[in-house]
Amino acid sequence: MPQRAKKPGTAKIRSAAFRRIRADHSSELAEDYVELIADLIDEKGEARGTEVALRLGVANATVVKTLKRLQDGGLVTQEPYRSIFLTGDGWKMADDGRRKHKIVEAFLLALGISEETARIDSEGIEHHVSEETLKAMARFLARKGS
Amino acid sequence: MPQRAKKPGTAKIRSAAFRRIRADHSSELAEDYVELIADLIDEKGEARGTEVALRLGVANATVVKTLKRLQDGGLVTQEPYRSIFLTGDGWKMADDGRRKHKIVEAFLLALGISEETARIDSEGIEHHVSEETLKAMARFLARKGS
DNA sequence: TTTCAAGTTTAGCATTGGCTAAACCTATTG
DNA sequence: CAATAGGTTTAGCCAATGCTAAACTTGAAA
Repeated sequence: MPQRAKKPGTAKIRSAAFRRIRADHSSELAEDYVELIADLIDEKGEARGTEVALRLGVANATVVKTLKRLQDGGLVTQEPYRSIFLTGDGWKMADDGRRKHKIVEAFLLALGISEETARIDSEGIEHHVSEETLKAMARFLARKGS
Repeated sequence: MPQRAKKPGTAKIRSAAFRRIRADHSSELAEDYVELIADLIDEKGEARGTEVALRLGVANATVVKTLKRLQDGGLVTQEPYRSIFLTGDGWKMADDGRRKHKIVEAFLLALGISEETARIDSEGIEHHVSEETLKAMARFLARKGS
């Protein structure tokens, strides 16, 4: 028999973290899409698939397929050959994402990181910060700003 | 002819960030595996597939399949029914990941975040921080610690 | 109003990363 | 040394996310 010396709680707790990361990943793409669509609507009045594809750096067909999933998920609406709209839920997700993004990016800048890097890193980090961490970042910014 | 008024630089730069995130994602899983395998070897002398599956919270079969890819990628070696070993490249990746992890987690703790959250968030964030950001975090820690 | 370029969708494929169930080794124990 | 439990692998499935090439719309210019 193998000597089962292993602390039993640890593995389960660790795996929970990994589970959350895997869950994050599925929503991450959705968040990127709706955030970008929201930005496009604000910037140019409408969001076209081609522009989304261009900015995300993926093929047009990929955007079409993904938008179909987002539509099934109730985040966007779209008629064939027409531009893309966000639902209420879509706007909620987009605004929440943009809020997180702003905090993380501002925080990184306050840490002394270059604009270029702050932009890139915040794009990756924003999907993995809990509310607690966001609050701590906001606190740091407030303290620094005053 | 369509009037191509759109600022041409912006989209390309943005898409580069998203491209990097997608690239990060493929290596992210690999990093999680090799880090965990390194930890297991250090802790218990060997890394078994079952233990990896348990800690990552995935099925055994998933681990087998992923290890096959990692083996093809030259990160691990394994004989059937035997335990898992890291190659030189595997150790390099594992050590680098553990180094990043430690910095990020310590940084979050220094920010005043709870241990629980720091552990979870650092797991997600570690794969998305550039060297520049890591350096800034280390600087912050040094300043705080002194 | 016809035509045609640009934008959009469809079709079909590949890879990754998950799962369950079944088959298969290995090593301990009786 | 045979039985068997537990660890490991195989087989086969699914969904997500990417691609290219081909077909189809739309709208604006001729």
